[in-house]
Amino acid sequence: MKERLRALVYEALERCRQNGSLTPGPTPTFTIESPVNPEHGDFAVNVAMLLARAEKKAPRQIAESIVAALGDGGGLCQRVEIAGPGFINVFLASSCWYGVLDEIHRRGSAYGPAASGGGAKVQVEFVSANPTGPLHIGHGRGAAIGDVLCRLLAATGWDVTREFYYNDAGAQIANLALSVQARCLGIEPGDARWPADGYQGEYIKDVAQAYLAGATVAADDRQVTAAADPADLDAIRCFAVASLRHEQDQDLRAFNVRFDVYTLESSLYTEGRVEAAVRQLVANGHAYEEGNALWLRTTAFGDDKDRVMRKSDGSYTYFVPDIAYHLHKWQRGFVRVVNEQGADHHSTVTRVRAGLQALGVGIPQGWPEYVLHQMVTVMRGGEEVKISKRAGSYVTLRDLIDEVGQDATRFFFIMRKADSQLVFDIDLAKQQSNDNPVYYVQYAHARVCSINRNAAEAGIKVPVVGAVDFSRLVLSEELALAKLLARYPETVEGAARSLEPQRVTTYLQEVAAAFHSYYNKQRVLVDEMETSRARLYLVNAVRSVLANALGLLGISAPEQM
RNA sequence: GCGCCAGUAGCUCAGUUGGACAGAGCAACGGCCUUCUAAGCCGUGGGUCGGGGGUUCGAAUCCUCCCUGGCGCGCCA
Repeated sequence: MKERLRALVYEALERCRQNGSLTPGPTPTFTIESPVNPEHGDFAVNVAMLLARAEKKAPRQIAESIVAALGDGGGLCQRVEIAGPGFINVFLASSCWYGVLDEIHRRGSAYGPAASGGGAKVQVEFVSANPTGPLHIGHGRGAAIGDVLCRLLAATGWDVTREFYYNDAGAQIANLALSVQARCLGIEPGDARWPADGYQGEYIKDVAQAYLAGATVAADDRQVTAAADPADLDAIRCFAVASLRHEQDQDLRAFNVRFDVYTLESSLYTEGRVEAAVRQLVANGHAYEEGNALWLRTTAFGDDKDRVMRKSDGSYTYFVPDIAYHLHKWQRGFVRVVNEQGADHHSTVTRVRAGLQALGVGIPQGWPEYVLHQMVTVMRGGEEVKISKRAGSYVTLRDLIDEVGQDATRFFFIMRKADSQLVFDIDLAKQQSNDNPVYYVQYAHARVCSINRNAAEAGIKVPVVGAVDFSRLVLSEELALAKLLARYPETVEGAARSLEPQRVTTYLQEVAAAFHSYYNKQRVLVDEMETSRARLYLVNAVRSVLANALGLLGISAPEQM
């Protein structure tokens, strides 16, 4: 609808230039928006104000020329007004809006955004937690945001690869192995022989027991059987990593999040990618030796200080495999890469991009893209729950899903933009009250289903496309609902383009509110058959959009509650 | 000290590539169930959009300087 109008405005501008009411020149990129105030029409075009400077004329004067050239837009526009500083307000015939209902019914679950991605390859890397413990609430936020980003990109026509990257070899993993070994030997935290900075959580004890019992665990794409030998630190490490990855997989499955590819940091070494990247950086003249270490001149690419690549002990710092990993992503053909991670890692953004620029292989400057989510503060019993991973005291994602439910947990995590800090009040979320906006939205869906059941009982079917008399829909609330439903595709497109899932939850709440209000004001099933059928058609379009949007977020759309 | 992110109603937060009088939920107060689910609806009160400058026809939105909070500033990841 909006795009049709845009084309009409372009044609009008062209006619203005031909008849001399506008001087020849480039057309600025103008906006067409849906005003909040219905008095401002269905669409507001700001092109006249943008042209004012170049034309050296008053915006309203320019608007008059454009409106004259626009005419009635081939029957699309019922009325066109010039208002305020020079807005062109377009009022469409209500029949245009009710046509949206036909489109929704015709396309069903396919009603939504256009496939603007054109099938191009995009990779979304998210969660990427190290296998040293269960996923906590912060990972949950990353999982929810990352998963929905994938869904949004897929819905807009991108070929999405979901990827999980984890460190299976560094110092933290060595620490993990030592902790499990200590538990195998019956050593407890506090004991003199307990490893410094060991992981103290109860789950370490479970891993140790399984290891001693010779258990087999499956994680990602491999299986590991425990050697059961407390002296074999290497075997313990392999088993512990697999066990914790297995646990994380279970948590993610419970959250309805899946991945296509798992990449291990160790593979970057065994495949020679780290060495190759370093060689390239040295060859390009961006590295230098100092203090027995190898440095990368990241300051040449916007960093505030140079960074060590190879430590004096010969091992690499963490961001070197990161660069090698991203080079590999580039080589795998991803035109876009989106990394979703916690904002506490934001300093890696500059480093990774600097390293990729230094490689000189033609990677664009803003590649990869980052979505960084701010911290999650957990409240329980009115107090902040302090997170200490080593001590094992934190709220796990699994606890949260068990207590709050998958749907509400998801909705809470994506309801707010990633940039904002999030206070997750567990007590509040646990009360399955209407404080949980997800119920509000789901209830709207269930209510339509309930109407459908009553209609079926009365022998009224939901009408098929073309069999509805739209003139029965005379209420302003009905027209408003149709207009709101028409905005669904562009809402999803905007959310995908800006990588902002919260736009969809905001929209869902708007649709649910409009529906609940309508429901309370007006009965759908009335004595008048044709009116009942028209309203049934309308509310089922609402149901369809609610179901599509909830599905896009990975949230269920229950038929009754 | 430097960098990144935030600061919008009592609380938690939206605010669509700058757009027309700033919105929602919760909390407070007052109404609505013999009719499709009251997990709902209607109404009232409540805001110098942290503060000062600037750009613009127009700023919560962009620039700049302050203030406050979070995070990061390692040869940890």
